[in-house]
Amino acid sequence: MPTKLRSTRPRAALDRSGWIEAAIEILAEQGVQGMRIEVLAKNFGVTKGSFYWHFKDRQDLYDAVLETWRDGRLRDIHKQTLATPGKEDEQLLHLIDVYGATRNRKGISIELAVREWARRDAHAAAIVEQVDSGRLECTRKLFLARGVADDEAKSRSLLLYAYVFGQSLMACENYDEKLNDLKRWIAELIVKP
Amino acid sequence: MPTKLRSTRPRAALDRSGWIEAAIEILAEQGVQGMRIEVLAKNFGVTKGSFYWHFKDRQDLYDAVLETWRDGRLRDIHKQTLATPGKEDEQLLHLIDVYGATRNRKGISIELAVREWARRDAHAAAIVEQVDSGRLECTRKLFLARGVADDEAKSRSLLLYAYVFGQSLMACENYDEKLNDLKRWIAELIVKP
DNA sequence: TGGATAGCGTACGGTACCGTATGGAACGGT
DNA sequence: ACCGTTCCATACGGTACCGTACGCTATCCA
Repeated sequence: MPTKLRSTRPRAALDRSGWIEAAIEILAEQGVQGMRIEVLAKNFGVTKGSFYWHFKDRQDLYDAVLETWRDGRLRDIHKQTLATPGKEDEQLLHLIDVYGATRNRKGISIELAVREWARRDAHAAAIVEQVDSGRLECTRKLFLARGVADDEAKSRSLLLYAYVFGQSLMACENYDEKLNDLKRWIAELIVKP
Repeated sequence: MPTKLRSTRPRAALDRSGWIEAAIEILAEQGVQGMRIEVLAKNFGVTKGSFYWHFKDRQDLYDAVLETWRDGRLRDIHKQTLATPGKEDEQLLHLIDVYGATRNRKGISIELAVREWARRDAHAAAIVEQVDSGRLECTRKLFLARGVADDEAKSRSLLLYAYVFGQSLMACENYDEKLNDLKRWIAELIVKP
C-alpha cells in the first residue's frame, strides 16, 4: 500500500527547496542583506535549527538561490524565444513588455537584487553573466531570424536588455501622461530595423 | 596677525562635509548598508564620538548624503547640456559616453547604489526622481534643439538614460570582441533621428 | 519493542552595530 | 589665570545576527 508516500522524509514541511523559495521572496523585497537566517526562520514559524539541518551555512543557501534563479531564467528565455517564423517582431516586443517594470514586478525586483548582489560578489557576478549570455544569444537569434545583419543583431539585443533593466531603475512615472506611448515608440525603435 | 585662520574651528580635521564625502565613498563601494557609523569612524581614525557631534543620528547623515548627491548631479547635468548650437549630436554622444561604465566607474557605482537605495526608501526615491526629472528635461531640450519633434525628443531622452544605467548593470564584457563598436552603433541609434 | 535517524527546538558564546552619557584635552576669549 | 566651547574618546546598555552544541520527539526498520 502506498501509505509510505513520504517515507524518506516523514515530516518534511520545510525542505531545502522551501527555504530557497522563501529566500528568493525576501531577496526580491529586501535585497541580499535581507536574506537573514533567523528572519527567514521566523517568517516560517520555525527556528534556525531547521535551517542548519538543510544547509551547511549561509553561503550554502546563497549558492542555491543563485543557481535556482539562473536555471529558471535560462529555461524562461529559451521558452520565450522559440522560433516562430514571421512572428519575430511580436516576440521581441513581447520580451520588452515582459521585462517592463509595470507587470512582473517581482521578477524585476529579483533581477535588480541579483545584479546589485553581483556587483560585490564574484559568484553572483558569474551567475549573472551566464544569464546575460543566454539571453543576449537567444535574442540575437531572433533578430537574425528577421534578416538583420549579425553586428546589428548583437547591438540591438544588447540595447534591448540594457533598456529594460535601466528603465526599471528610473523614476519616470511622472515624466509624461502618455508614458506608455513613449515606451511603445522606444520599443519599436529597438526592434524595427 | 592672521594666526587666527581657523579661529572658529580650532581642530576641525573632520567637519560635516568630510563625513559626507567619506560616506559617499563607502556608498559607492558597499551600498547603503555599508554606510555604518563605526566603520566610517574607524576609516577616519576617529571614534563615533566625533560622528555624533556633527550629526544627530544615522538618518541625518543619510539625508545629507542624498542632498549632496542630488545637488552635484543637477549642477553637472546643467553644465553638460549647455546649449552650443550645432554641437548637439556631440553633446548627446558625450553624455552616453560619460555615463558609460568604462570610465567614471565611481560615479556609476554611486548612481546604482542610490537607485537601489531608492527602491526601499521613500526619501531616496524622491531624490532620484528630482535628479531624473532634471536630466530628462535637460536632455530633451538638446534633442529639441536638433529639431526633433517633442514626443520623439522625450522618448529618446528616456531611452538614453535607461540604456546607460541598464548597461552598467549587465555583464557584457565577453559579449563581443568589438564591444565598443556595438556600443557606438547603439549610441548613434539613440541620438540620430 | 527498541534503537536508529530525520527534523527541529533551545541555549550559548561571539561579533558587529546603534545611540547615549560622560569625561577630557585643546583652544578661544576676557 | 580662568572659563566656556569645540571636538573627540571612553564606556555602557541594548539589539540583531551567526554558527555550534546538544536535547527532544516522532517516525521508520528490524
